[in-house]
Amino acid sequence: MHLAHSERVAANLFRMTNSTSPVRVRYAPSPTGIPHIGNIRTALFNWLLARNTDGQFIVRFEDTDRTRYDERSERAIFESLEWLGLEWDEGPDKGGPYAPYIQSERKQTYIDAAERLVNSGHAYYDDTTPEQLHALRERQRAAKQPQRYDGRGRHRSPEEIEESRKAGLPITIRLKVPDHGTVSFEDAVRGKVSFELKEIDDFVILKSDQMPTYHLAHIVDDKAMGITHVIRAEEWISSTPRHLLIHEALGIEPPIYVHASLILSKDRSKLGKRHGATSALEYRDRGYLADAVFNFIALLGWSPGDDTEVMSRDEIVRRFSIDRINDSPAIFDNEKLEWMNGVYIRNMSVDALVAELLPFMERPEAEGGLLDTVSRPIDRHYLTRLIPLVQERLKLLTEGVETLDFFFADNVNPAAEDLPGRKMDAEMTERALNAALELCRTVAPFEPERLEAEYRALAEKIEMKPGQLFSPIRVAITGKSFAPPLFDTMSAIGQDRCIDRIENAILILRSAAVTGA
RNA sequence: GGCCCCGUCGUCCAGCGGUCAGGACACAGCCCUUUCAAGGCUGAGACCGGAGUUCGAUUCUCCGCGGGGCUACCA
Repeated sequence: MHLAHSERVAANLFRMTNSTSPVRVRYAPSPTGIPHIGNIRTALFNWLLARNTDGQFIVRFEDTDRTRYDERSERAIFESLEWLGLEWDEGPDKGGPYAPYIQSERKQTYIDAAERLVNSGHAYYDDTTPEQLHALRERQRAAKQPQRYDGRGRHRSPEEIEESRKAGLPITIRLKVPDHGTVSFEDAVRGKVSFELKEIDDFVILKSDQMPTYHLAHIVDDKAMGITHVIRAEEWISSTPRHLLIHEALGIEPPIYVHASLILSKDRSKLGKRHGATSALEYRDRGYLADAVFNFIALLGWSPGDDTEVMSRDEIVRRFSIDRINDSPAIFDNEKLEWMNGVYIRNMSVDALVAELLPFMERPEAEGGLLDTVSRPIDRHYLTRLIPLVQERLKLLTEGVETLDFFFADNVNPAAEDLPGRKMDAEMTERALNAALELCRTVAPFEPERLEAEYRALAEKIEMKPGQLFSPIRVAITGKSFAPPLFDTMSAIGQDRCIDRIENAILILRSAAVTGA
């Protein structure tokens, strides 16, 4: 109680110094597909502003286009947000004071608003058919004219509309847009943006299926839900004048507009399916940590103002501000994300890393997990012992499998040509392995320090460089030419299995000598 | 085509009239080292072009050029 109070005081103080009052922002995806990283960054920016100002973050489904509706995407939207820890205060699943948060369930509100606009003379019914619209555009294109609706519906009488309605023609409602003048607004990241009204035609606000267009619907909802800031991607700039016009016609104040730049793909085109992983969920499945992705995409189009890059969620929330959002597009650089993921992995506690790694390792072999012959569940204590050996070597969680598989496998089958170290022939390699095997049988205790001391002495005794002796042993025991530190590895694998693997390697080497020569 | 947005190393970001133009990823070299990493040091690498404004432009203005977005009864 006492603590909570002082926290609140601190928050208020911060708000004062930051001169920002609580905002209400929303993430309003349309359930037409899996949210990609750009969508998610928009959600993140909204969430960050809400948390920074102690405001509310709302999720709302914009499903007014029922032809493109995709049921699975609703689940994916929630999952993406949950994975990144962008919890919402109000939304389709949890309700809230302005429920419902699904546009298709608010249909009547939009019809009312549109009809109000007709009655106030700001909008009108239009019975132009899609075919007529198409013909109009064709004509305009042929004449090299801009392709715009010509406002013919403005002149239709109520009787004519009624007739068309009875005849079953599709009726829409269009906004009456003045044919001259300018609209402008103050974008929070770009400053003043202006448009000529003559460039804008009378656009549809209510479709013939009685569903609103995005333009009408989001404005009605944002107003009803008390949204203060609209943070969205740059692609919306050109329709913002339409939104301003609707606000004006409705007699309401527009929100503060914040247009963040697009995230581009490696080839400078819009992020899309063919550019590898693009959905947040795919990053999760590819072994990226939510914290790392969170940190990384926050930095795509925003920066704290200095050179700080690796930041905790709290720090990002604390330092976030709209005026540090970038106005130029960013290219998504996977290499840097990978690096950052590695940083996060290295900074994790062993237990946390074990928890993250387990699901990846326990997946079926066919899906990238350990060999199916390794029994599940995986021995958590054993894995915990191994983590310190590989933690600083991992960049992705998925790499845990290939990095640790030989610890779990019954045996290992290196290729004969991989066994010799640098400047070693088969004979020398076999000599090294024989000596190694003999020593392996007697070392006690089978601990890293002891092993290292004994094997270094052995190298000297058989007149090889330590690296020359160690290389074949490493390959014999791990099946790979690069692996965690050898003696820690041997100790973890255990004396018996080490003996088996070295014996096996010697056999492999001999049989290769026979068949090879 | 029209309208709008954007333009600093390959990439992300800092710079907000005077800086040896800074940091990070990636890259190269060296050090460390039993391999691979991690870490340390060093290096290479950018203000799209042209006019203005100014004592002085990466920074302000304009014009080009380049990139992107929009141009639906999709969002």
